[in-house]
Amino acid sequence: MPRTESANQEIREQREAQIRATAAHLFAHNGYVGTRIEDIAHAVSMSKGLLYHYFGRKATLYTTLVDRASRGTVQLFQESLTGPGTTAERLQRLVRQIVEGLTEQPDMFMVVMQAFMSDAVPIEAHEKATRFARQTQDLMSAFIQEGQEVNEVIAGNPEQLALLLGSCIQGLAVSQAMEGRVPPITNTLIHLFTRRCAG
Amino acid sequence: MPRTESANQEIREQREAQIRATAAHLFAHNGYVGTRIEDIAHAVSMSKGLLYHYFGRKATLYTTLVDRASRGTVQLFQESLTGPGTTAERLQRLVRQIVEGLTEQPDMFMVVMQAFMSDAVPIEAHEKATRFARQTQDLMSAFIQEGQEVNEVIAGNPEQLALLLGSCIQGLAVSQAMEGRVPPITNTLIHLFTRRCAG
Amino acid sequence: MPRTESANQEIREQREAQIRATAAHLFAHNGYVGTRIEDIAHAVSMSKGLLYHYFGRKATLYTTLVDRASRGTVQLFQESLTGPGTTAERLQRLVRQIVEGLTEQPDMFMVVMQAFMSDAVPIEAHEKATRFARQTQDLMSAFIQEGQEVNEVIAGNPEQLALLLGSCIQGLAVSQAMEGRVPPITNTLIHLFTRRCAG
Amino acid sequence: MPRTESANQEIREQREAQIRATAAHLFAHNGYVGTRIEDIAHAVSMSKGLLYHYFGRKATLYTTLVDRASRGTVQLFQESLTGPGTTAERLQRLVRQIVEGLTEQPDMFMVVMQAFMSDAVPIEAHEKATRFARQTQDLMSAFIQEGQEVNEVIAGNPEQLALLLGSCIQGLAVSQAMEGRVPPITNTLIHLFTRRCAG
DNA sequence: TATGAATGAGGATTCATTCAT
DNA sequence: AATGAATGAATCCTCATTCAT
Repeated sequence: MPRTESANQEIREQREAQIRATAAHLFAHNGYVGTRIEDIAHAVSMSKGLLYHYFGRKATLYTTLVDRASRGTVQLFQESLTGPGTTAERLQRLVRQIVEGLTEQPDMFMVVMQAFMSDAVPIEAHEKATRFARQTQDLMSAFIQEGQEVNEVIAGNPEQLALLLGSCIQGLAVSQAMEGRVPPITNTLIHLFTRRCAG
Repeated sequence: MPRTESANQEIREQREAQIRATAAHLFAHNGYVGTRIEDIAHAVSMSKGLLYHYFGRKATLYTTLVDRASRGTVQLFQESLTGPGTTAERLQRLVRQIVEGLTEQPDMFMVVMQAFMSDAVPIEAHEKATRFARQTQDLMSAFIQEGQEVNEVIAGNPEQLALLLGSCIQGLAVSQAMEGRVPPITNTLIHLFTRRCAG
Repeated sequence: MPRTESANQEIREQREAQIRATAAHLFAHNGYVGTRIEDIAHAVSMSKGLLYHYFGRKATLYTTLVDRASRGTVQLFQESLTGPGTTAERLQRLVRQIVEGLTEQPDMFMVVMQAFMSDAVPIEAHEKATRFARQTQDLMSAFIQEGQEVNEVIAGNPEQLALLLGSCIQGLAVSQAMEGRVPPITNTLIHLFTRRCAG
Repeated sequence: MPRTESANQEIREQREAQIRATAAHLFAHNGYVGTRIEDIAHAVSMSKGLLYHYFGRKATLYTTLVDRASRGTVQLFQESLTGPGTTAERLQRLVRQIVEGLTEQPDMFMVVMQAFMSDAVPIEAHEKATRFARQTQDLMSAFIQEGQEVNEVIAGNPEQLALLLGSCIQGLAVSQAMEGRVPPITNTLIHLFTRRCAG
């Protein structure tokens, strides 16, 4: 008796998820060009042929990762923007959620960063990452401005502050990915951008 | 009649400098594996063969860049630590110098970052970059602690603050390298880590 | 559906044998450095890539050949030493077997000789060949001494006689490999080292 | 005051001799393809450019060596053939002279051997070596036959005996070149081919 | 769905040879 | 005569991708 349609579907999804996770890890550590299809196949205990069955090409696999990571983070932003609470509360929640996500899946962050920073990746991935960077930078900037208006965020050019905050987050992702741990730094990070003196 | 010793010496030095600058740029944008020797040779308008005449192998060229950039930055740290002025003044000066350097040579920064973050680089380069990261992190941490003791730097775990400050600097390097410009952000950056309220 | 395990195994073994034979021939005639992987690939009608699939590197392929040839000949020696018959009979049998083998596979002999004589071969191959040369020289020497003790072999320093006998054999291998034929010389050769006068 | 014409000439000849000796050594040990012009230049403490001044191309240098070595040996043969003494005496003298030469300049012998055995050498060198091999084989063969006629040389097919004797000589050259020494084997060697029993 | 044999274009490296000085 | 900078063709080796089974 053949497996049911849905059982097959489920297996397939599990496999894909496994491939994505493994590929993200390898890409994160070795870069796009430095990661071989064979490495990925070996890491998921599967033949090259089968891997190709799931992801037609290396570029597709990579771009998919960038896409998913980007979407996930952007969604966090959007939820924070429209969610409940004061501006400061929502900004804090956002930062917390990002740091949390980054702690659990640093590889995905690394891949996006890398796709942004490198020209030696599939062009589509690079463009996606660039759009993502701009988008989050803008959203963060708006967020900060809003926070400044209610006196909850430190003074300064919002775009510049957003750049710095974004840099801090990326730095944490690198720490997590490279050294396997990030200190429980979120409070310090938030504190850094929070208005501390009565004004 | 052969060229004089010094004439050859001069040719060598010019060529090497030219190669280093160009290679740094390409490595910064395409990564170690993604940069082809042929690209570098073409960019400096010389044959592959000649490039190999100067740097026996791709790995050597790359590692040399990491080494030079690391040394340069470490030296800035050391000068700042032992230089004149209050802690805050010296820390500020350090940050300014780094940002200045990074504005002028973002590629070198990128290469070190990349060598730190990637496993797909010559192992020697990776190790150098890792040592560099630890070293600057420690120096910065000590610096911050010193600043805190004289109430000139924001409160918080010095190591964590150093990590964040370092991340900000890296973020600026990325901005400069990728978008070709960094906003005049140094003051904001310094402000972020400076104690702002009487207390 | 993938090929069965054994089908793959069979393909592998056939291919490997095919590669070894062809490679031996080319190496024998052009030397290690003078033989291009592409030549071998072309001669066995397969792509370079596939050749590398089977033998990771040129050096491995070469060293494998040296190893096999050495082992084969050493085994002949050992069988002769422990086999039945008088000393003279066994020595004669050994020489006959070697010459026979050399007539059928002169290339293998040439490769070992070459690996012994040249420094421009993989070091492992050179060392194997050197060990082989010493080993067979010693075995032959002992054999000759034994033959002298029962008055069946010509008088003289056994080591020197072994060297000369070995040289003759090598000379035959060269003849066979270069000119494609060796005269039916075995009897003459044996006669040369056999005691001919009543003593 | 410029050097005199003849002084220049002398320097030139010395240099050339030095180059030949060094090149012979390197070619003998590393083969034609495995020896780099730069290696030779370095070994004679001279720039590549200057080396090219003396020998226009690698092939020329190599072929010159083969040529000189061949001629030298052929000359020995001819002198022996026409010299004084009985056949046995002249044959012995020839063998002694060859072994003597081979002891002093094993590299030259190796180069000729190699040029004969390998197809990966300049075609001219290969052809010269092949002609040389044939020529000496024939001369030796005739010599042996002559010796047999006066009952001074062992019985057997002269060509085959010549092949064996030649092989022995080559084997000695290899010993000398590879291990730096040949045992004082000449008597044994001569004894091998000499008629020993009254009859 | 699953495997790994097979291909070939691409990239690192070497080296004979030339040439300006 | 002397040097070593400069070139580029040749060669090793890798790896994404395809395909027969």
